Amino acid sequence: MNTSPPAPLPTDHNHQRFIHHALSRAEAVCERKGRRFTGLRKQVLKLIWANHGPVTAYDLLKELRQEKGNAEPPTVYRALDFLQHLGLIHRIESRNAYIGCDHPGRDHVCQFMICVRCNKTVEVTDDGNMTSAIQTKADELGFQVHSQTVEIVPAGSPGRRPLPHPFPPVTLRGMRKPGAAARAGRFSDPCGRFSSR
Amino acid sequence: MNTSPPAPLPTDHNHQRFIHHALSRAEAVCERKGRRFTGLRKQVLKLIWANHGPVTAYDLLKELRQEKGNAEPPTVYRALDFLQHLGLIHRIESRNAYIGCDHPGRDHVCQFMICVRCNKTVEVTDDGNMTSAIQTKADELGFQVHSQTVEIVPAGSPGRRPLPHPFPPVTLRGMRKPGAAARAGRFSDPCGRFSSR
DNA sequence: GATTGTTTGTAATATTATGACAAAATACGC
DNA sequence: GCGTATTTTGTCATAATATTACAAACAATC
Repeated sequence: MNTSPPAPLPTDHNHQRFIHHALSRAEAVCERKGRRFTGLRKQVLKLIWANHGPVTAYDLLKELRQEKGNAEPPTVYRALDFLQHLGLIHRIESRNAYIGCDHPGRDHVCQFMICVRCNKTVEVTDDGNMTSAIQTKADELGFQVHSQTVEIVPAGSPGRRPLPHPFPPVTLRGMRKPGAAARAGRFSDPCGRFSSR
Repeated sequence: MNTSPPAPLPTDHNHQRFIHHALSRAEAVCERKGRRFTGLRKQVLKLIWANHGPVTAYDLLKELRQEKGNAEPPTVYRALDFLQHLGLIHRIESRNAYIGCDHPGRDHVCQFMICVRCNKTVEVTDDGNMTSAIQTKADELGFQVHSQTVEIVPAGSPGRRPLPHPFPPVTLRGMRKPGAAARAGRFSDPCGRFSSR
């Protein structure tokens, strides 16, 4: 999920600040919930934020090994579980990858837009429409919603695995639709804007 | 994902009819798209429908081996890819499992309600609200939506992996919220209604 | 019926995730 | 502080899921 070179240095100048911020928020959440924010957990969360996009457990494992020499899968998975249960990270199901949560603390539905070209993923801040539509639907069916996940992939998606010949080739153009916001210049190209990866 | 015993016989009496129907629809879709609905592909689709709920690739592999002696993972995965690309099945990301599509043919967003207790999964027929809410959101962001997936898990979900002690234990009660429809008796318990698993 | 493209078979391997149990660290009551 | 219980981490083994690569079989087309 991340690039091969050791650690793609943040092009973003105040990325460090972001990481730091995420860590203190995490600390507060743990405090409030009476859970321990141990060195390991902090380290893993930091690694997650240090990557610009979603990282896989084994990416983290590799990085953890670089930092502390030893580490086995359960170590990573346990930390991930912990962080996920506290709402500090999300798992992107369709990518088997993990990403820091933009606004942990309060319960929330998570919704992602995932770029097929560069894998960059943004957590969408919902204005309530998506959430409530889903909630309404669940209500109708007599379900109490515990967790929702919405993963949206822009056009041109090859799906999980591109099929060879006769299926239409992945079209890289057409990824962005010039919607109102885009036309107004409020959003730049998803790929462009999230750097090369 | 399915039960260990060879093949949980459908409690549903006209299940055979369902399967048959799914197969002819598939045939038609292939016809229309100019793809070959080969014996293998048909066999895999049949196996998917023969199971009452989502099945994993390796469940299918086992069953395929029982039927034809030989089979290796790529065989199954290729068939799954094919069927998925044609919209005949869906992959339930959060479960690594596959399920027949209730209404293939036309492009559609897929949305699932997944019971944590029995894993039974229903594809929700959207009335348009969910879909359009998501679409609107994507428009705002300048994305053209190619595929959406919404996976909703009723309350009491342990998440992917229950954490041991200090996290609140999975509560099996409270899975259903007595919403309007449920109160009106229009829906029975998700677990009860979908048989034992 | 030769050529071409597509599908399937098969072995090897990669990736993602879990189980089980011992050792270490921490919290807690005294 | 000291002993005990609880929680967290380390470690080894293995399970579950998915892909690559290449050869053989098959089907479509000329």
